[in-house]
Amino acid sequence: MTGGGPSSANSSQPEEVCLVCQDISTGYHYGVPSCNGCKTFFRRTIMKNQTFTCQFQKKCPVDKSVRCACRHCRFEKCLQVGMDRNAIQQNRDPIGYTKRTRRYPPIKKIEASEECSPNMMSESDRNEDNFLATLTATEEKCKRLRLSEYMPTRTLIEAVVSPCLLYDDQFMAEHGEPSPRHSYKDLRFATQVDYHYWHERDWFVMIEWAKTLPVFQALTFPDKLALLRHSAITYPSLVHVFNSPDHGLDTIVFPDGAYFDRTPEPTRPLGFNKKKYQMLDQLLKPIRQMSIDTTEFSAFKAIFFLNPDADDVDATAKKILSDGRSAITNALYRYMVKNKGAEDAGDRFGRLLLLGTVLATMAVEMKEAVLVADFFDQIKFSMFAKQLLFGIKTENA
Amino acid sequence: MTGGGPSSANSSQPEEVCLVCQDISTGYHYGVPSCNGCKTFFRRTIMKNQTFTCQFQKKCPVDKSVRCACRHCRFEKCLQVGMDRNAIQQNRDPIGYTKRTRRYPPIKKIEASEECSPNMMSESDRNEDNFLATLTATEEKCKRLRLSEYMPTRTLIEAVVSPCLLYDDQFMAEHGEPSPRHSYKDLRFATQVDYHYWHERDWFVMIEWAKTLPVFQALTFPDKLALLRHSAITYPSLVHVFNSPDHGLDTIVFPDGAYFDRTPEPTRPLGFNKKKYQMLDQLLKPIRQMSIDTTEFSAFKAIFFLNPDADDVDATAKKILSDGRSAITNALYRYMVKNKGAEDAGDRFGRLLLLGTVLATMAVEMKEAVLVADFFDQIKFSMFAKQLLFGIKTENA
DNA sequence: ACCATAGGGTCAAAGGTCTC
DNA sequence: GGAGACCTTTGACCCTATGG
Repeated sequence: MTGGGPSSANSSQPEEVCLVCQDISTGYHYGVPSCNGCKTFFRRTIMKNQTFTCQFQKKCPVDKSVRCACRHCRFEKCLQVGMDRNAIQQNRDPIGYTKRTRRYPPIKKIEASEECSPNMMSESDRNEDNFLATLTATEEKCKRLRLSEYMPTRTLIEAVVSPCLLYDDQFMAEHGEPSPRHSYKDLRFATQVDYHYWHERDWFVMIEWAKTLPVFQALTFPDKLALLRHSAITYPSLVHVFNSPDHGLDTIVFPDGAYFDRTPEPTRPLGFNKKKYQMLDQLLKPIRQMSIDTTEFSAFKAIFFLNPDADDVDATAKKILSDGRSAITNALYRYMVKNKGAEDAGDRFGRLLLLGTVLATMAVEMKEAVLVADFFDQIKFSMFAKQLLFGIKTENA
Repeated sequence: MTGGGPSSANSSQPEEVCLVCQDISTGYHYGVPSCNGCKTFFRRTIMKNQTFTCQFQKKCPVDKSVRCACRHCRFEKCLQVGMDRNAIQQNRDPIGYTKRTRRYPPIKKIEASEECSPNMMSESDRNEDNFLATLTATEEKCKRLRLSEYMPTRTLIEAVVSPCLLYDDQFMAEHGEPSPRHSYKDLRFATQVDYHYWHERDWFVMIEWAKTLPVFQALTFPDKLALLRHSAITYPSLVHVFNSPDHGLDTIVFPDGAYFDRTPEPTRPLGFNKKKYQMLDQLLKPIRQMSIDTTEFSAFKAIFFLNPDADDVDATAKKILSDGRSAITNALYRYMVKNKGAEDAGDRFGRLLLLGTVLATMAVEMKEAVLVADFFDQIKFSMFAKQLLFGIKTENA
């Protein structure tokens, strides 16, 4: 009962797509290379003798993505590409049909494990996605550590080489509780001391966070320092923006209620007000508007922390960083496709990555140690902070 | 529509409850055993692109009795148990009234209202993609103009307000031919004069190019100047990198055979060698390795030219720029999906956008007029260039 | 007598409809 | 205007008849 199609043996390409909708063809059906869907659609329509009405101008496009949108135009297209209604067998002798035997795996076992059918995803892809989950979990730990009372006194070297506190369960059990000092009832305008305090805390957390990254672990000590110094200004800014309670698009609030907004502060150095506006206009606003979630934030933070183009990074480290960054970028992209939809993922992904130019700009503008010192009004830094901002040797600064 | 669910009547237990609300499941929906309500809720939410806000702590319980209490938490639960938004399909052809007594007359009769084909691609999407084609065509014209002999003498103001030469067919016919001076047989090490020459040419082309962009046309004159100044360093660098004939990853060659490479030039100012390395390591290498095509390049150039975060850009212009940039980003993304495959598009798109951080860094580093002057060794600029680099008022510089 | 091809059937899981 | 019970449609996957 074959249809009459020329099943040309050579068949290279043209037979591989459905002439109706361009989906992958499953062979000739009713004389035309076509997909399962169009084949079944055509048969049903003929057999039920259905008639459809186009809601528009009978010119609707028909392709894989919209083939169900207009049945009239789909059926017309079927006829137009040559599907043969005479190939439909109105009454096939129902001899010997068996009930469909159940073949599928009877269970899916959602179980405590998780999702993800293990089909077309590569091993490395899965690793990347696991890594994203780990990043997110780490971010939650960072939030706890940030709000805690704990604040070590140590040199930058000690901080970098010491074991990571975030994965020290005993430490986190002891010190992971939010400090009562890090909550608020009323807002108060942030003073110099507040900026100083939260920068020191976030530098502390930044290093603990960095130490959890496998890519960071793979670097030499000088390269680690180069990265940390490169992110010394942008990391705390990002954290302040993302974790600020929502008091409007013009206000950034620290956990203890200290806040800043657009109020000009003329007694501050020039760069200070500019940076406030950058944080509000170029970071807070887009991040709020996009409703970035913790996973996206943690990936974003890592992507821009692992910057192969940071100053003083060694050539071999560049490669490691570039690959590591790429892995996270890919994982983030897949996460967005899965959770925000393939349609919106491109836009969202693009917007998020473009925020990187803001960070790069801030990083360069604040790069000069003299600017940093100026920005903080020459406030007394801890030894740790001095080493981070001005370099290890400057123990005397 | 793959089967997969066990419809076996006896079927033990776990499959029978909705993983979102524990109600009785009506089968797998969007990948998860779920009830009719949660299934419909998920679909509606996605299709209407709704966002909900939790009134409490985003920890609301979700079960059969309270599933409607907090839509935010219900939707989160849907995602959390693994409902797959990619399983949501496009709109289908309306099915007609089902046999519960009809209420309203069956007129739909949109009639010849207008175009409106139910394609999944929105009107704006198609416009975006046309725009990408236009951008690419413009880029080809820019290449011709760049290689031509023509070089006007005019002020920056005149350049910005004059009609665009690229779409002046008569002009392009007369002046669009490559100059013999812009070809080479042998390479020669670039001198200060060469840098100067090609920067002036590319600034000229940059402005003609900018004037073709609808988004640019929509800006006020001061905003136009702000954008041009912001890109004054990065635009020529990008063009030099992308159009350089391939003489290896360590060499950038101008059309007339002048080249530079890693050879240190100690007599140059400090920023000079650093910028050379940036161009080679951070732009040339990735751009070559990715084999960026002209369409991608032209979109990339536009995305980073239309920078809402450039200094001195007005607040209303920011919005225009942000929307315009987003449109190009989306078009670029769709282009990559279409031409490089959905699998690789994410990675490729990410890599390209991340190059923006390099541009941002270069832009800031060279921002200070004094640095620019230093970079070019105080060479004599044209009036045009002085105005571009140092501002309109500085006619006397 | 293969066995690849192309018919038809099945049903889980999409989407739409309509009442509350 | 949202929720969800109830409806139709879709199409991946199955089985089988046919003819080279």
